[in-house]
Amino acid sequence: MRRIPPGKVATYGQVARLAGLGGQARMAGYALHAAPDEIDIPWHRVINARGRISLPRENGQYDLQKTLLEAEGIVFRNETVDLQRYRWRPEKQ
DNA sequence: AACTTGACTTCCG
DNA sequence: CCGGAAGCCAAGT
Repeated sequence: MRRIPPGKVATYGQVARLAGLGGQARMAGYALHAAPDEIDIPWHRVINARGRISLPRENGQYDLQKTLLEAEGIVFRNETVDLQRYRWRPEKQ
């Protein structure tokens, strides 16, 4: 996840594949949920396959991630990110 | 040891 | 494009 550049996003499934988890997307999410908040990785650049944030709107969790992404220049259209445009392509890095 | 849960994904209507 | 069902697997009950 640390390789995801600012202004780009990756899906849980994508991260899971790169981690050798064979596309077990839930494990990527589970890892982040279990990890401490002060973790040294850009967790906010990971979203779901539909281009939306997978956190509950309650307790400001959702808004925090959305704000962090917008601060990097990512634009939300109707609570959704345009993956065609913002998805990170590891190969081209 | 069986059952439930979940920062998910894909397929179908 | 959206919601529901099925598939997935580690952790917690």
